[in-house]
Amino acid sequence: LSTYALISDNLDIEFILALVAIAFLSIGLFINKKTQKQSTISNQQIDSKKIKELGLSKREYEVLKEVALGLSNQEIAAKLFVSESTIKTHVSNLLVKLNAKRRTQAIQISKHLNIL
Amino acid sequence: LSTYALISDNLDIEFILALVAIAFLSIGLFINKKTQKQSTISNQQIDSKKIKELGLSKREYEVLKEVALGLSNQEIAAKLFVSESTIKTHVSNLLVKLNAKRRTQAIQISKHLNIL
DNA sequence: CGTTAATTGGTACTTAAGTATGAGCGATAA
DNA sequence: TTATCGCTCATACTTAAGTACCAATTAACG
Repeated sequence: LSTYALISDNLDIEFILALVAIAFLSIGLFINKKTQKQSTISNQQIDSKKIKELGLSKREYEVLKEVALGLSNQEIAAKLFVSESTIKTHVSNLLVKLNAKRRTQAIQISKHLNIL
Repeated sequence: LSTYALISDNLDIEFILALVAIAFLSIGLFINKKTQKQSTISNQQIDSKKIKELGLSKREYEVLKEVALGLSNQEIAAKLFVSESTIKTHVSNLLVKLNAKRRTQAIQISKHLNIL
């Protein structure tokens, strides 16, 4: 671009400068928007590694998600087509693995660990 | 800056252009970072209007926050220096005002309403 | 000054949550 | 093939949560 400005003398230097300014301003905005989206995604992405680390089974994790939605054991049982006993077992195992005393604490811990 | 470039002929035009480019690139990055922070804050900011709308009292909201942290009624009572009866009353009123059946559901609803 | 709302607390009760234990069954890896 | 794991379900129990009343106190409001 600068070379082009040197050969065509009738082109105003200030115009070139303005063009360059606008161009790089846009590049700056663009780059930042990219990184912003990336950081937003990574903040909300679930940490599947940590789920395996904790030893949470597929079913247990499924129950955990329903618990976090505020459902009762009975409601979860109906939703997953199993008995309430089964849900109680899953929840109980969940609490041990998450080192939580209550389901509300399990929710808090899970969100802190980015697995929800 | 462009005027300065015109009077001092020994200064390279490409150098000026590079300077302008870097300057506006920085400005672009800076502007975006500002707006990024603003949007992040507004996304996580609690909606105090909605709290009043729901008729949640100061104490009830305080209890709600502790519930969301996963504490039991007994633990909340100890933390706020009141009896467990009092916490039960507050929680019960909370559930009605939030239209929730359980404390876990109250947490979910509250987060959805951006009051937590 | 009376009214209202918020906070506190109690009793008595029902329901949900959570624990402990045992057991059956299917898949799968050693 | 047997041992392990995940999922299922049950019983029996304890504890926590939640509901329904009632009531005392205090601060704010008109």
